[in-house]
Amino acid sequence: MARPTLTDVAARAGVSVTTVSRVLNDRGYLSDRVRADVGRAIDELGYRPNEVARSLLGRGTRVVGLIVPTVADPFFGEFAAAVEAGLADRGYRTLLCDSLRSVERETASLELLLAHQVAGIITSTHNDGVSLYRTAGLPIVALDRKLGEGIPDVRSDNVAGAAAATAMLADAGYRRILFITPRDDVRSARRSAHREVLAVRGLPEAVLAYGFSSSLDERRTLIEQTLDATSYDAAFCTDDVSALMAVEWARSRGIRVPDEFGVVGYDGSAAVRHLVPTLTTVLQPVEQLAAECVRLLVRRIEEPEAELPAETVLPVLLRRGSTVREHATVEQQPAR
Amino acid sequence: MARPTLTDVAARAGVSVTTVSRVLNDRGYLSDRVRADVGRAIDELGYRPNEVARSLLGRGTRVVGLIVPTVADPFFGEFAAAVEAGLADRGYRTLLCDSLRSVERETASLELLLAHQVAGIITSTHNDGVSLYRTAGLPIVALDRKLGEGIPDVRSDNVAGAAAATAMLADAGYRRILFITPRDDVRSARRSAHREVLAVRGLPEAVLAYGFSSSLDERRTLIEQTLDATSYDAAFCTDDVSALMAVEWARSRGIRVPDEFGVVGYDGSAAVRHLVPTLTTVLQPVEQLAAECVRLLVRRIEEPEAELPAETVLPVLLRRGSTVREHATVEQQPAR
DNA sequence: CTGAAAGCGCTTACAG
DNA sequence: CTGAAAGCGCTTACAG
Repeated sequence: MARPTLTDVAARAGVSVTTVSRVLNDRGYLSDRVRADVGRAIDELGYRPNEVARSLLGRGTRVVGLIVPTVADPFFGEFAAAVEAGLADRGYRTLLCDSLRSVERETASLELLLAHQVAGIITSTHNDGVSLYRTAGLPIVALDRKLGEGIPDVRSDNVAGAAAATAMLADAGYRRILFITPRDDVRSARRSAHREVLAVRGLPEAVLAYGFSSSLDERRTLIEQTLDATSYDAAFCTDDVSALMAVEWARSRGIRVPDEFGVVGYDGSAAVRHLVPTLTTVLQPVEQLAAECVRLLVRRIEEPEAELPAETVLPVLLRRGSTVREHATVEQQPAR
Repeated sequence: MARPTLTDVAARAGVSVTTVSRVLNDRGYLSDRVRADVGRAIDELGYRPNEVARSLLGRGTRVVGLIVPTVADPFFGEFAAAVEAGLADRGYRTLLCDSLRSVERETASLELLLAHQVAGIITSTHNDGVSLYRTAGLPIVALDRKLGEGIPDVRSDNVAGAAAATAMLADAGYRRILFITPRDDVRSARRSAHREVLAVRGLPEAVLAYGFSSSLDERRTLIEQTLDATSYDAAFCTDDVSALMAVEWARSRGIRVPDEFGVVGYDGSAAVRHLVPTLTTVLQPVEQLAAECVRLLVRRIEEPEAELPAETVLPVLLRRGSTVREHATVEQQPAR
């Protein structure tokens, strides 16, 4: 038996579809009797309004598109969970798109979201050059990315976070720090801040950038190929997964962390905080980032003319674990 | 400027909307000239078909609802990522619902999915008593849950996994094993299999079940309150996060793992495998589980009459790390 | 207080 | 090979 429609309910209740619609939306004057009759018919039929039909009537859909590299990553998984919860609280559904695989796929995802008439989009794109964002013509909020005019950028303080991490390593006496990042962009805020602190301290720069589309296995391999204790005595990684791979690399070779090798990560997702509380890392306020993305997007959807901040920068927290030593050693550990 | 519609394209190309629709769907006979004219009009206008309107026409929507406790959990994050990718490959979008918070919320999510006319649902519900699943009247596939007649259950081999884990602990000489699980169900397959192996070995049963809706912090607290080295010498946890909390508990108290305390986890998500390769755990084939859920659901959507297996059980793998010792010690370690 | 009619953006028989 | 008309399930002025 096909799902009952408004017409079925109207027939059963002995009223017009207009009346049923009014009961559903509680608008206009209704006699109690009609209200009761319609309510009963709805219950008996197990009727559920068709949101698809509803959204065809100008009011737009209450669905928001969420684009993340992949919810399999702890940080983005937690971000996605918080976004979904925030949107649900405001009556919006979340259409999920993982963009990890490529620019083409991200563009295709975007096309699909637009075709599905989403009310807005929250994106943490990692593919540059998706120009569609600028011409899509609907509310968009970006996580940590400048997508263009009129697209608010919500992020945490990358400059402060990276600078603090690098300074902490330098203060502890590490001298040859490898900067490990999935992001292949020389001018990223974290990389620039890191470089600046290195310059001030007179330390050399070394970078391993393996690209966002690389798999975890590829990343691990690259880290193992690049790291060696004669060239480096520390790693600053722009994500915790890489940082833990660096820790693992050291352990597997009998290199003591933090005495001989220091590691700082980035993100500080709840999973990592609970799974590996020993990691020293820069905590991003993922819940607040998500909440702010949701708040701004919903605001723009519901008040299209509202003035939104072009940038929102939330503070980070440097969380001390045990993968960086506390004080500079008087003498460098001998290279192994 | 509002988004262009079929009518706009038709006007611009100087043909009827019927013709534009036919070009879009490539059906029926079309002269090359008309085809070209319409194509040009579409490009010039930046026209994109409205999927919402399309799906109103009987053909149904190409959207699938995905219900997981939370994508913030590594296992479900990876499951969700794999489901999203599989569905995308087959032309379906993923509407994400986290159900963690409560039965009410899960029921509400389901209602919403139905209202949005999803073509089907993949659910890994953890709330019992959501009866709506049985009466929803649309294709549903469940991950590791028997929801009712006609709802395929895709899972990995819980009995083999739990039995192997418990046997491994017993073989290594651990005698007082605490079973730690978020799931509050005495008759779960893992718990039953665990109990059975204990019985055969003549070992006592002890369980800490903290409920799915507990937060990570609450779980950690419960673990710390319950575990003590005089009562237990091992923990078998039905998820890796709990297992790592147990490892952390031991470390923080100076109890040596695995010599004095053994730990086995469950899930073996890529994140955990990479972040904490030392953990001994039961690997669920998360990618295959997701692929199978997608395959069955799409099959049922596209061939409603197809006969689907009521149960699909995929094999698990016991992965040896270093949180369980290799052989039974001749003498038990003294309790601390 | 309630209903008939038009219309949202599309597709699908049915004519021509 | 192309178009006019009906209709998907709903809402919204407009009458009455």
